[in-house]
Amino acid sequence: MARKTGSHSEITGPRIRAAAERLFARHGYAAVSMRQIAAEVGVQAGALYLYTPDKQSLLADMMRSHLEDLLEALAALPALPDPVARLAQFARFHVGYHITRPDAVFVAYMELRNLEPAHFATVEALRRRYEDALEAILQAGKSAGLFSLPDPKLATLALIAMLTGVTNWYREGGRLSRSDVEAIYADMALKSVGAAV
Amino acid sequence: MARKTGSHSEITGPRIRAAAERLFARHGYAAVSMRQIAAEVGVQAGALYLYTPDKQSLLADMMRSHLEDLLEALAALPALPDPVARLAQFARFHVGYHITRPDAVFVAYMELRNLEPAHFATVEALRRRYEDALEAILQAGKSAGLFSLPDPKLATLALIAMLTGVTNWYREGGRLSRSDVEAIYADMALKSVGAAV
DNA sequence: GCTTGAATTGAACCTATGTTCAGTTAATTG
DNA sequence: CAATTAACTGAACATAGGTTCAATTCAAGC
Repeated sequence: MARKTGSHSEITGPRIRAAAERLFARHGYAAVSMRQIAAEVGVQAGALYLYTPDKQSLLADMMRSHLEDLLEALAALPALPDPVARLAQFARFHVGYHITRPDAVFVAYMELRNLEPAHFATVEALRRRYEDALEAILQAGKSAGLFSLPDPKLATLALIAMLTGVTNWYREGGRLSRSDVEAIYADMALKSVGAAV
Repeated sequence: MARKTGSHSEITGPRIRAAAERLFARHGYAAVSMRQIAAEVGVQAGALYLYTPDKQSLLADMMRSHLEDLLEALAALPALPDPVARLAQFARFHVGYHITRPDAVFVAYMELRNLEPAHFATVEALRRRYEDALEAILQAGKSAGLFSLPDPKLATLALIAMLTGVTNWYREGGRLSRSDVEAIYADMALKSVGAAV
């Protein structure tokens, strides 16, 4: 056997990325073999190398594109003047987005240590841009006297950790709806920085 | 060469566990080889098997003993009647403890997916007990009308995620002292559940 | 329908892995 | 000091890993 009936790079490529994302999220990058990914797609391991130069790039590209998508989606939100409203918007956005792409988020969060230095720098810079967006909101609210927080940098990290934690337990069709979860997290986020709710 | 001068199981054993903890925390369980651990200790790989039946047990024992220590330390805290004070105490304790043992905490948090089912069940049960302690505080505060939170279970997970996040950035000798950090996190925790501060 | 190029196989290569074990040396005991 | 036990080596085994590549089959365009 060689080329398969119906085979097409526009089909196989995305399927490889999807399989890798799911497997990396479940078992971790280092614990997943190229042969496992290939098997999930229904292909031999060698075929993966038509779509990625190596395993490391598969991970790095996945993380980079996820963060780029995240930043793009964040930038697409309507601009709000009030820091309180902006924080509520950010919290809901963050939780909502993370709920819809749990695997990508999980990988981007857990696999930083498996990136080679060059890839790490790229991904870390994107992550920093995202965190800076939140920090800017907190800083604005603090300057306007709307938030009470001793350290905006620490509060940024604390909030992101809290909001990202949703991926640890949320499952579609559970006790709480997505909208419920977004609202509760946003409420906690606002209160945690002393915003009147 | 065979037995080394000055060799002793009471020395080598702990050194192996410490090296494994550090390496697992840095690179992840699956990415660390027995030979790397052995090299860190200054011993051949085969020697590790005098101290652990296999690699998996090394991980499982490390996680279990860490969680047992954590629960023991939690139980040793002075009992407080007021839910608000208890929450503040819990938050400070959690942050403080996590700061002092970042590697153990990191492994216990990140490597759950690399545990075999039997070990997973044990570790998960311990983790559940810890979470339940926090949930009990939130529930008590809610019942007493001191906290405003729609869902204590969700709030538990959100708070733990927020507080545990400290391990992602805190380094000894940084801009903020350990006590500062504990205070800020405790403050955010209290406010996030609507406790008067 | 034939040719060209795209998609994939399958086997191989080399390295690394977890684990075992007979043999060797240091510490300890009597 | 002899004998025993505890600690460790070094080499080996079997398997699995990432990656490469010649050979093969399918799809597309003329």
